[in-house]
Amino acid sequence: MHGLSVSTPPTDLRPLTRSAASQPLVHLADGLDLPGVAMPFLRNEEIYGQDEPAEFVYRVLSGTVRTCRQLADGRRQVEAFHLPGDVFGLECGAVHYASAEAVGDCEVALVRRAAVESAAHRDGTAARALWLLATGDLERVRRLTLTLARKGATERVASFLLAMAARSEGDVVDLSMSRNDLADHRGLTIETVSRTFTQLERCRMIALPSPRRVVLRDRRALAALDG
Amino acid sequence: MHGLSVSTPPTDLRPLTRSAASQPLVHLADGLDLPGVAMPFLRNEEIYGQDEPAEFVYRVLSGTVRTCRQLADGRRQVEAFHLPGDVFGLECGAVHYASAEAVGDCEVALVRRAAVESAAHRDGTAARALWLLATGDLERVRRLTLTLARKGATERVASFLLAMAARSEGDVVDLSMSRNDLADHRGLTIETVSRTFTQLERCRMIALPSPRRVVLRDRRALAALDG
DNA sequence: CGAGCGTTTGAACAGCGTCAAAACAAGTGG
DNA sequence: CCACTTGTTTTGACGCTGTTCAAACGCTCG
Repeated sequence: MHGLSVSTPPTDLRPLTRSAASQPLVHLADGLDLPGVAMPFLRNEEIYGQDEPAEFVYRVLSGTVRTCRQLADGRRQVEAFHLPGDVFGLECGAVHYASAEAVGDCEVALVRRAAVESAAHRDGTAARALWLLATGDLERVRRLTLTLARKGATERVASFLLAMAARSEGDVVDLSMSRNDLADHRGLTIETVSRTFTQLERCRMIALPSPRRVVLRDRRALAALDG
Repeated sequence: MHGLSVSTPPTDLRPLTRSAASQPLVHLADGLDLPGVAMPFLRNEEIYGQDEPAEFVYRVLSGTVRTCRQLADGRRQVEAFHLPGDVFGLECGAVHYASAEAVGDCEVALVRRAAVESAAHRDGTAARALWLLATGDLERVRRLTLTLARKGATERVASFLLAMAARSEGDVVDLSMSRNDLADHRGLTIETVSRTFTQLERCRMIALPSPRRVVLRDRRALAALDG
């Protein structure tokens, strides 16, 4: 699952191109373009559910998608946020490990997983692309475990902001997700996230023109907080 | 597989390149057996270092191996413990994400990564096996993030004990790792881990014949603590 | 204007970390 | 066999960080 755990894949927003079979081609990875369809989703709409059969692979065309895992008692962990260009929902097993939901209104491309797997079986290069997708996700999740295991609230928020900034232009970051989503991603409560924001603002490391808009004023100091 | 003699120093790997034909086969996954060599490591000896070129793939023959990632300030995160039969150190990128060290004296099989990759390129089944290895790691790390993000100390220790028990016979678990390793794996301190053990013992959920030997007396209660 | 939602802020609390010391085990040398 | 060392584990007292609970604030949209 391409995502925003820490490091960031290059955002490649090439438009859907027409294939012979009338379905547009979806770019899943370098050397792996397969026919699929685009689908719109509304804010908070579920794209697929945890433990549901994994029939499709997805690519974000616009908006933001979150993938979450839920515990029986309601505690929730947001695995990752997926921005335009990111591929998510690719499983090797039968079912989806997490659910996927639209953070805001968004558009997503669907590709049949069977098509992906048969392409990988035929073509060694496609197979390697698949492996690369998996290990990319792996590294991002690993970095997340390090953050969750060993870092304090300030470091957790700072590293998130830096990761988001790496996918934006300039120093202004528009957060598409709520404090709640952010807290569930960083293993904190919304109150702690909010307090950390205001604290970073008082330290002149960021500015907050509005709750969802963050300006990075001192990248160096933020990076020092990060590991 | 255990046949290779005593004194091949860790850094001298020339026998590998010389006589591939005479090397024993190492089982990396179903349908993926490749020639490699066995090597012994002493307690706490480094098998490979973080950010070092990833030239080999490894399989535990005996003992336990830990893979760790270290922050600049010394904070350490133990990604995983690898028990006999486990494959570790397989990377897609150029370097190792984490370092690997012997928890106790152990023996490990080494396979050239180039051999693995070329097998995967030729053979779709081998390629899928590689993908499966990566997604298996991915799922394990994902479960770890959930634990670290949302669970308390008791739950963290309980789920670890259950995971270890799943790889042992019966209800007795012999921990090969120190409290320190355990703490760095679960995102806790050694004091908290120790206190949690004695607390679980007082609740009659476990017995502690010795610090490293744990008897699970109430799996149900332990599982209830887990998510 | 008021309703509803998301965000911020405050005060009291709890859990885990920190520091310090004691208990324990295993190995070494006299 | 004992005294001594070294490393690991356990236990205790205390403080900090983040959570919980509660209330106020500030949007946006009827």
